[in-house]
Amino acid sequence: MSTVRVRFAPSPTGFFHIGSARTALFNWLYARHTGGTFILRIEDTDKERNTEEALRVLEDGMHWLGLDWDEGPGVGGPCGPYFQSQRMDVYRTYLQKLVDAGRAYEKDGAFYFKNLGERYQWFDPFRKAEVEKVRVEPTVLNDAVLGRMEKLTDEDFVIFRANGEPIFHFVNVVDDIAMGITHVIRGADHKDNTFKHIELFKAFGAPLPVFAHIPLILKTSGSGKMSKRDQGALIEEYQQRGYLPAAIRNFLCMLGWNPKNNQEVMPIEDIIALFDFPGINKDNARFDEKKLAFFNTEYLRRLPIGSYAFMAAPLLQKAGIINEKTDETYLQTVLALCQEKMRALEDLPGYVGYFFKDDYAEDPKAREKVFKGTPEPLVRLREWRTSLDAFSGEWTDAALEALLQQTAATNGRQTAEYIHITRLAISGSNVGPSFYGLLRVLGRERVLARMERFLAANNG
RNA sequence: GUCCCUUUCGUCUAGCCCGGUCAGGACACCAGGUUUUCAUCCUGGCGACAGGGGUUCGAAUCCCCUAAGGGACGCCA
Repeated sequence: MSTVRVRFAPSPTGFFHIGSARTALFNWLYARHTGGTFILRIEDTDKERNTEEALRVLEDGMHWLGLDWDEGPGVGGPCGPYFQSQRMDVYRTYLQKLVDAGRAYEKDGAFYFKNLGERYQWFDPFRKAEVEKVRVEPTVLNDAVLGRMEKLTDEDFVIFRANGEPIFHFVNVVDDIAMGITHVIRGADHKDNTFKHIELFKAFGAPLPVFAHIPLILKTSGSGKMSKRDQGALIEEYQQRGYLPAAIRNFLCMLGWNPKNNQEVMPIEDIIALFDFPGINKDNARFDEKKLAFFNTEYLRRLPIGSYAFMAAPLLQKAGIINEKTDETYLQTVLALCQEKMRALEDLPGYVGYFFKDDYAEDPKAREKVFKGTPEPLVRLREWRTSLDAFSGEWTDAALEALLQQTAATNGRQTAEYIHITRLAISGSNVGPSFYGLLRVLGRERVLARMERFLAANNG
């Protein structure tokens, strides 16, 4: 058993940002790679934006992505509670330690962390305020990803508000100490905070964890990092659109980390085996929904039909195409026929409607392509209908194909001359799954009825 | 404005630490081929070392400067 202890410490905000998800993922990967412990800690010290619903969104997203935690809400653990809102006594104890050590002081009702050194006043033109600076030696951060960095931590900062609530910097470090966190893996947007945190660790006399700052995910276009308002920024969105969690997880792994073996689509077990800090990039990565779509398609194609149907059903139900009464076996038969054609589950409702209802719409462009301005295709449709009507064999792909070939030969035509008009007649479209599969799944009765209806409607 | 970080095809990236490769892969895009349609699949193409100085026989790789990009500067997290 490894001694590695990592944590994902989100603040419940009501949504699960893709950047947060990746931070959780990298922590989880490192824990699984090292055989360590992955802890979920809820940083809910800001009472204003903290609700049950927000927590649920987070936990849902984590479960959905398969990121199981070893300690935290729901599973407990030796270092609980795992909600910061329930750890006030811990924070007060640690604050007292700092006060006793002369490293914290009270001012205007709030508590400040005290840097050691000669003090002087300085006017900050950006904040437009006079601030007190301290002459200090630079704080050194040896980052597992970015390497060695130095920065001055030359201003005291608030660790407890005047209203008695502790501040992020303080609780974050206190909990990392109290929970025995060995590796802090978080977004590079925290990089500058880390210098403050290091001073806190030192003031507590606690050993420093290994810090690893992972690159941020940038907007597809424009400037800045992904924000919650960007298309594709929220995990909830992918859940609703029928994306496969394993695909998103795989995609996210490759954003800022690389196995260096020219492989991208790879099982999570392989990623776990290879994942480590040297493979993490320093530069931020731009979000590319097309590449995500590619990963999703890859995973979708490999999905067993049962799982495929399980993922597809909610989308089809929501679109009003199926309901609770829809036959499960028929649904699976339809999906089995269409799976290889589909790039995304969200395209399914627009693709399979005619399998479930007779009053589907006809695509005018398809009609134009098939008829090309002459009624002649109706003649062929009638020929084929006559063959089908007289056909008493087994209604299978192979038998139907043989029958069509025979019909074509008898009439001196190519099979393609029948296929397009028939597809239009029985599905209203010129695109779709395998023609013989289409006939098979729809069934003899429906195929003939739709052909009849089409001929009648077109005076054929 | 100040501080910290980064910089290879449009995008994700390999190569950089230990200088010598036609600078490799993937997505996207384009063109052919296979296929009843579509999707797949196959083949090919397009396409990058931010710029400038050094060091060196030789620099994507080492050093310096510039530029651009990102982040941070809350009694938010």
